[in-house]
Amino acid sequence: MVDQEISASRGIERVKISDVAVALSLTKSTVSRALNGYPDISESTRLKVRNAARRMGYVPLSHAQAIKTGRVRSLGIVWRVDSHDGHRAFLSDFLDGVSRAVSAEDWSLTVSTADSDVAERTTLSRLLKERKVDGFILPRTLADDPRVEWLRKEEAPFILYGRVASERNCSWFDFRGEDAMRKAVARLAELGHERIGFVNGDLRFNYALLRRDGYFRGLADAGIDPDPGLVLDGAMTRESGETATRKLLELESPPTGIVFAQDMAALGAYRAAEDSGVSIGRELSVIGYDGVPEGAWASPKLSTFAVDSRWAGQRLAALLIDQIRGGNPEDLRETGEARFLSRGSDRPPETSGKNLADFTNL
Amino acid sequence: MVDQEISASRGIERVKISDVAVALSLTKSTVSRALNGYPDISESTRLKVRNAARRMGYVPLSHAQAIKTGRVRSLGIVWRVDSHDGHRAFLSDFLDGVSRAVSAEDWSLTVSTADSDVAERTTLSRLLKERKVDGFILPRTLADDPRVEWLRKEEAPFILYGRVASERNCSWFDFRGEDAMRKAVARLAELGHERIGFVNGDLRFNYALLRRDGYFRGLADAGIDPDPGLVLDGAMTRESGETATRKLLELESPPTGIVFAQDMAALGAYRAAEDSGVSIGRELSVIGYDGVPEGAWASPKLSTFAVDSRWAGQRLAALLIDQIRGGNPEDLRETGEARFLSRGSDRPPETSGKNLADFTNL
DNA sequence: TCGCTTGCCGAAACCGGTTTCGGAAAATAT
DNA sequence: ATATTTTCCGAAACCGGTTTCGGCAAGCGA
Repeated sequence: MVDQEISASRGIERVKISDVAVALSLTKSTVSRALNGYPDISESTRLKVRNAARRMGYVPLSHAQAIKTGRVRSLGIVWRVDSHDGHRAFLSDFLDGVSRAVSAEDWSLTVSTADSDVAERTTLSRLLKERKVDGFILPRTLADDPRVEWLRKEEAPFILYGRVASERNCSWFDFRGEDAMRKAVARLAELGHERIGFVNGDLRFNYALLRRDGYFRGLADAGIDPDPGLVLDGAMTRESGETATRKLLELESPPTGIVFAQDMAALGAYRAAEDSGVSIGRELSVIGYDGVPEGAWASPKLSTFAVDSRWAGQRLAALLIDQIRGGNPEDLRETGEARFLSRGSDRPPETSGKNLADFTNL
Repeated sequence: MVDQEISASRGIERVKISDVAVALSLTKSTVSRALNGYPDISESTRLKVRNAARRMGYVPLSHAQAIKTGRVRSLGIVWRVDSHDGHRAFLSDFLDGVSRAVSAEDWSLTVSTADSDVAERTTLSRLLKERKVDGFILPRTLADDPRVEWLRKEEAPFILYGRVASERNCSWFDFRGEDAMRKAVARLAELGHERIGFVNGDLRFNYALLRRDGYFRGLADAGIDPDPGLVLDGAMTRESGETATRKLLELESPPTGIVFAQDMAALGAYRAAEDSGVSIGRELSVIGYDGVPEGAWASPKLSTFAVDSRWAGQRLAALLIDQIRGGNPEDLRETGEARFLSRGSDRPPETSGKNLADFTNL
């Protein structure tokens, strides 16, 4: 049979379920049940109905279904635009992932933006009350995220991109950033670094807490005593990464390697290093996290743990749909691994140098 | 009166229109007409109804309305992810703009991605048949765009981000890139440049044709004879911008200034220049177009014509909603101006130099 | 042969709104 | 005072599906 031509025939009268029913001398209730896989329809008529529907180009109106089922087959995302540029680069991939998973189930995706907490709350509320969506994907998870409690109260399904402390009754997908940080430290330690700094993101975000833990665990693994002076936070942009790096380089005994919780901050280190006459790779090793495309255009290229945002979006959508269909949230949790891209910015420390001399002087 | 608490009360029984009607001893038809501004409702009851609805927290289900009105109050965008990274940076701002305009009218935005022409067509068709959206915003307009004819056939409202040759019966928003290119050439000419190159994008896109016209018009304005050897196209990424620049620099008499139709390509020029030992700004002037954030991190900073993607999204959504409400498409066309950011990459040409010597030798 | 499942489908209610139509009451014209 | 229009609202149909319920016919066991 020839494939049905892609056509939506709108102004030209739309084919409705009753048209299919009449064409087959059946009732629309039978057609509906046949199409939706009810068990009280014989296999033969089910086949007839399916074929006729396809041949006639029948596609149910999602909102007409929704009126009875209560489901619009749509997921919602409220994207925060007030923050740093850091995650903007991922938006395209992330949405692509969500869109793929959603389309595979014949669902759709509703996107909105917000530039503040109240705006986000208002938008979530509106989408929910108008019933434009059946559930939400929540990016940018906070350590203690008020959205969780609120949506729970509203009995609205949701899934986190990230994890939360209060683990009760919610699902998530996340990359194990703590593992990456741990490995980053291990990597630098193996290369011979002993003073390893850490520039973290904003501690209100849960990932920052996790990554910090990973950093300290990495130090412990390598048998290095942690130095609180080598740990900074709140750097999620080039600018803040630059100033953080500058501070570390101005220490009496500066680090020879720095692990960054975010690539954008790590890229800021390049300018700080340049200004201080320190060369990245030779005199200062840097490892980032995220895998932003700009990292490949820095020189030397930024070694980093790359995150697959497309995959994240895909899993989040799939898990959320499962949940909306009745799955138990606590069974719908997944994590992924960030992939290390070894490029030019991490190398063994220079042994002959000012630092060593300084140490002897003490 | 205290503001209504933001709450969507779902599991807890939702307030429906009949609840409001009963509470006021009216019928739901009266409530509906009062809320929707029908003229056959007295001002006093209209007020009573409006207040009661707000007090009780009544919000109509969009899909329940849609079943009779045929409108879901939603716009659709299919975002292409198969192409260059160039426009990814704008996605966040662009969606923000659309989202703002859409939310202002209590509409919503449905986003999907596609990685090929057929995937895009399939998605458009599905969204239309299921009636998930009332109309489409079409980014990435081609000079001869098949989507236009198809959507016209389907009688689906749409608006272009960009313009098309066949102007019949369609609306758009676009930035006047041709004006920017013209000004860019004028700018370089004023600075004293006489050999001005042009690196264009893919000529299948309509903006590339327009910008090329702008370039030539700029040359004509300045009284410079166009040299076909100085014009290249198909460069929309750093890599392709780099190779294009290399080609121009390898000419017998290379240009002293290059206008790029896209920032990403212009940024590629930086590496080509570095490799050739040419310094951007001093020996080679560069002007871009788009205003990508990376331009501010190049050294010298890239002079460019910045586009306000948020504004574009905002206008596109507003114009499309107007059209869906019955506005004449041909009245719904707007253009905007790209804003010139004068930074370090465009300067007067070096007068004393190898080029001049070469010329004397001929 | 009769009663009892089982398989399969039709009839009709239902979802939550919108819109048409008609009529009572009030206002205005005659 | 009566006829005629306006004003305003109720009743009911309607949108396009889904889901419940009931019943006919075939199959089965006794």
